[in-house]
Amino acid sequence: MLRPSGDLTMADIARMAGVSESTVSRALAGSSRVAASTRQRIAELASATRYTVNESARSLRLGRTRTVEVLIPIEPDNPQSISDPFFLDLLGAIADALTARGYDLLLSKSPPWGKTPRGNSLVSGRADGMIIIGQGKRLQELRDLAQAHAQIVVWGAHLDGEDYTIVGGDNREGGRLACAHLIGLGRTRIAFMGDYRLPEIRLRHQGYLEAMGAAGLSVDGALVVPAKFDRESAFAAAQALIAGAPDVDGVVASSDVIAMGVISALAQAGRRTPADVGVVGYDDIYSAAWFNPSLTTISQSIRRGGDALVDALFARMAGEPAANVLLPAQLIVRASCGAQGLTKTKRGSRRSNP
Amino acid sequence: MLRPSGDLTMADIARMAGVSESTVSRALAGSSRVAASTRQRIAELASATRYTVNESARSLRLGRTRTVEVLIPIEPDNPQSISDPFFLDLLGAIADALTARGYDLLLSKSPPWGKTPRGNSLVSGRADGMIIIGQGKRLQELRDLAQAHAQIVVWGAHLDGEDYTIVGGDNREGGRLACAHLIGLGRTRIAFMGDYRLPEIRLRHQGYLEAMGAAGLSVDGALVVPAKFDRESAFAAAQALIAGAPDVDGVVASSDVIAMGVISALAQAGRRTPADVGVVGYDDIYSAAWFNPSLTTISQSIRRGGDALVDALFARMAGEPAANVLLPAQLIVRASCGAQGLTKTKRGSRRSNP
DNA sequence: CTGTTAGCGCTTTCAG
DNA sequence: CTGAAAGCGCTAACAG
Repeated sequence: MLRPSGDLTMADIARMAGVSESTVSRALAGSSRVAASTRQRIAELASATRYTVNESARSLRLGRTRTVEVLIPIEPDNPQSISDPFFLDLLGAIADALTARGYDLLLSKSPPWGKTPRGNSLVSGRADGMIIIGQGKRLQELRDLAQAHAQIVVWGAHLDGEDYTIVGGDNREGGRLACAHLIGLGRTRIAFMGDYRLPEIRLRHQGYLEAMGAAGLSVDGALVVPAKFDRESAFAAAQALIAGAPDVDGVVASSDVIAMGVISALAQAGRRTPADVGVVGYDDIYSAAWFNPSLTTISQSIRRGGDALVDALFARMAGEPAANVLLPAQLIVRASCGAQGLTKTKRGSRRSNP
Repeated sequence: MLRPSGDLTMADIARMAGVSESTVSRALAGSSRVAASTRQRIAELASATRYTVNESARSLRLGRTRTVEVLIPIEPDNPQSISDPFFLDLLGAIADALTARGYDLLLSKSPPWGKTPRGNSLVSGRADGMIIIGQGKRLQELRDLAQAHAQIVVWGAHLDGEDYTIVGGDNREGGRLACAHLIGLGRTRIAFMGDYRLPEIRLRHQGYLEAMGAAGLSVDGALVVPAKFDRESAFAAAQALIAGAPDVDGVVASSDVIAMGVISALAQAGRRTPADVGVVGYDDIYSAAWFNPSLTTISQSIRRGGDALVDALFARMAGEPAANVLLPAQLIVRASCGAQGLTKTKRGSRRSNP
């Protein structure tokens, strides 16, 4: 490991300044219990020698690391990688929020359950708190972890009675909005595509059913198709959908990537979007506005999500309670449902609220 | 900070097992110098009590952190955020490579120069090495940092005589390939768009000039337009280009995002892509294949880039020399230059070599 | 094969 | 206002 600039330690600075280590420590911490002149002298010395406090020693002594772990658990059977655009946008927002608080971000992909050789960072004292992106399918493991450690906040679905704070979009309302939009445009045979083993998707599915019910439209099994998050399985699932429900005229896709796969499959089957089938996506990822046709989708206000996650985590780390946060779902109308005719959204309108 | 499960320390485990701390330490490290039966017993005890070694103490003692910092420096005047698709893809590749080696990833956005309150992780002993994404415009600061610390690897342009190992795409060849492709399709008034204050872009620009020269085509000032990395400035820059060089029939854009902005601006000015103007992008980001028209672009084999960065860093951390790595640039032909007529690339062909 | 001992670099009582 | 001393939890000589 590189030591602070040329193996310089606090004892060295103390010797050079002709004071004790304690005084250096206090001076560098900005304590008013040290003479202003001494403080000044030490500050200059530290800066001139490029000395920096060794954070490992500091963490050991203080029992705090000033580090937060962000965990993006990837299940082995889930092809969704860390490169999924939505996750990455959220990660960027979290990074900004943590930086603003002077905390470091430890990025991790391996879930703390299962055989982790070194244990997870929270348990092994490498981080003061943990943000987990997505509950995944291992709800029980997550529950156990949260029971053992209070400093956990999760991005995901708003389940009841969990021990961790949940921040997430209003998935039920999002699903409802997407479906209602299609219904409002006169579609009646509307399909839902997504992996409803995931809590968030299950809620979107419920919203979809709610909208269908409210409009008096019936839903049969052929209209609800499981689909994983990558483009290829979405494409395959869409082909199954077309075979099972040839009269489909609308699709509520549970992610933008799925929506893109669906539109491709429809095109290959000779169905035009939006003329023959309207499609709504979810997430409003970067490419949604660029896709052809541009995607009507549900936006999750990622920036606010990052802030809310970090706020809640710091509350919990301070021993305070932190309520769940439900971020509003917003419908972004573009071309893929036909509501705009062939008009494109205005250039650059990637997010509704940048 | 959460202590290893219920404030359990190695001394506790030692007491429970009826051995000394050293034995526990050795047993947990898998040392063969401890009886297999003892080792077994301690392992079970640790697992039952959910004990994990405290990493802060371990790092302090060992002088190593098993952590690598990945720095994505964002200059204040550069709107390119951490959410830039290319950076994020590369980050994902690096995360995988580090995980495979059992290292943690500390993500950071603030450059170590300038007033960083806590110093950077390398100097403050929070990381054993550092991967910096992009040289940015602060070459001298980077040079100083690399002179002080050997454990630095940079993704970027292959400059000569730097103290750090450089891994990056063959930018010159990429620029040349892009331009030669357009020339091969009969274009003669080919523009270059990008911020050539950045070393990587400067090399792409050189490749562009090389191809133009080899074909005996002249380049005048109106054809070379500075453009930042966001869509809006690319759009504005493209408008300037059209005004200054109305006869332009090809564009080498220094990123896919810029290419998208250019195509939008061209469309607004009544120029069709690829019919009137052929456009080549750079990076092969996620949306490149989805854009309409799909982007012909230069792929940088990001996965190999992540591996090469991590390999080189570990070599340097071991005190060994690590040569620069030049990754081949590959032309991905899609629709935006007219080489395919209106044929789309095969679905799902996001990367040339996944 | 196992235990004793020292110390990584820092912060913080407790004295002065 | 400053210093001396203790100790955070761990690992690695050095003995036995």
